[in-house]
Amino acid sequence: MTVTSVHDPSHREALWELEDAFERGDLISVFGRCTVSYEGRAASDLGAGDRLLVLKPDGAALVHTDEGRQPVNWQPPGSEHRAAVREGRLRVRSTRTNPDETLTVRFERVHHLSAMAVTGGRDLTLHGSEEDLRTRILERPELVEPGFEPRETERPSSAGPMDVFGVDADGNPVVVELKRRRVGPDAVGQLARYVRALREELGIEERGDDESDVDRGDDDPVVRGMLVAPSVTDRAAERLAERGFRHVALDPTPE
Amino acid sequence: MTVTSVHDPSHREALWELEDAFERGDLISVFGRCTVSYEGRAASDLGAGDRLLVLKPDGAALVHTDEGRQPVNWQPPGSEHRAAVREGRLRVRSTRTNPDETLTVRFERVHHLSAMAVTGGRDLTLHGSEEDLRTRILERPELVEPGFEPRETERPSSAGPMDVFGVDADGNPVVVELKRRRVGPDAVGQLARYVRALREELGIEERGDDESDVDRGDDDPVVRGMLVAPSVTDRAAERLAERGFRHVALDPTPE
DNA sequence: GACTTGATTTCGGAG
DNA sequence: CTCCGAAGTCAAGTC
Repeated sequence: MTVTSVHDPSHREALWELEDAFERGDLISVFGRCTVSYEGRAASDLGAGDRLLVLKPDGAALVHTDEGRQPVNWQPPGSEHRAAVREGRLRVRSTRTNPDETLTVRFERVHHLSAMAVTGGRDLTLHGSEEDLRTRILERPELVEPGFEPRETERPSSAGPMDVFGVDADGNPVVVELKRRRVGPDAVGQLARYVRALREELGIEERGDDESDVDRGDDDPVVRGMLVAPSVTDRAAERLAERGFRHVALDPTPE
Repeated sequence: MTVTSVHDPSHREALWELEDAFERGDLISVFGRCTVSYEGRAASDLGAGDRLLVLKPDGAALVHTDEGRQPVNWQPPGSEHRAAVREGRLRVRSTRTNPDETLTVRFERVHHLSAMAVTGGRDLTLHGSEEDLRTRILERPELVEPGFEPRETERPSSAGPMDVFGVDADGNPVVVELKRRRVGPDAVGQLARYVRALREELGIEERGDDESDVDRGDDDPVVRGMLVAPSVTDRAAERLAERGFRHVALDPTPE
């Protein structure tokens, strides 16, 4: 049998089942009325209520209420689960170090406990990430701009690795920042850092697309910044304009 | 009875229990062997394996494996759950709009299903947030700097609201950016935007703490930037130095 | 280990 | 609704 479950167990019974499940490395689900306290990077307390406690064999612990995608309290993987009966309640405690953190769940009543041995099938294939966007423009650089030629991905710089580095039709260096979804002002700042770093590295000047070439020789290269994303917020557009950067509307996957 | 549970149900039985639980607004836990597919902001597929499906009455759906704090697949709150038996499998589907997203879980076998009516106790009290850090420096401004005087929190600017605005002992305007934990370069960029916005607003010059006052009258105000955080990364420290900003080491809660 | 950045981030608040 | 920034963010890759 791969699944065990107990309905309305005594604390003592629940404790036995928990310890067996810990031993077997089961994925555990506990329904019950409990209080929750956490102390570590921050500290929190949660009064009595009905909740779902999920305990994973990798040390993760999740306390879920009836609302929200996020657990109301949790402990990250790598923690150690222990259970005991204290002061008439079933106490489940998950602790980890670095940083030191403790999550304590005290059940005044356990409504239901079930545990399952879990095997295989953890490999998720995801499409539509920033990685996919990069693949797309590397395969079809003209989507960024006619004549654009990618030269390097994850090109190192003093400001960190830039998503895509390349040159435009005139041979000017181009820094491309990729975002899989609509972007705010922070992405422009990030792009600006890369452009600035590259400009300093090459010892040449930054230039906006709209800047005149009057005072500049045709063979004088400039560093351009391009933000490739489905769309940008108004404030991001402002900051793009300030810097003279260009936005290219592109989705990670077409349609 | 607030909890129902069925062990090794037929798909038909599981379907009845699910529909009843949806009706009651229960918090639901399903153990079983399933495949999962998602399509919406991105797209993903997950092969057969034993997993835990959590369904919440607010529309949230979570698929958990035996590893990780994050669900391997999910649907945010606001979705609608539906169940059916199709092609010999129990199909649970959660859909939402704006954006259009669908999560489909197909069980070839349901090991266990339990559901609980959840009541009350959703108010979490958390300590050690950025809010707490702000409270702390408002109560004891000298922790930021002797003579520092907070004037406004969430002060609006063209770059958005700044955490704390005040003046130093010399009457210079000070922009304070708060972070509850160790910060990277992005926080310095954020602070720089606020300082720049305020400088433009006031029509005066920015100045670093280390800059000489030789060429400047004593009554000439400058806008200073302060980053209050437990610590900063090396690259963040560099960017602070470039801008002439100061770092103040401070935790959201002492000890 | 620390550091940096992406994420189907989620979440809350303000406009 | 959109926009913006925090989060006990988490998680992955690099150094």
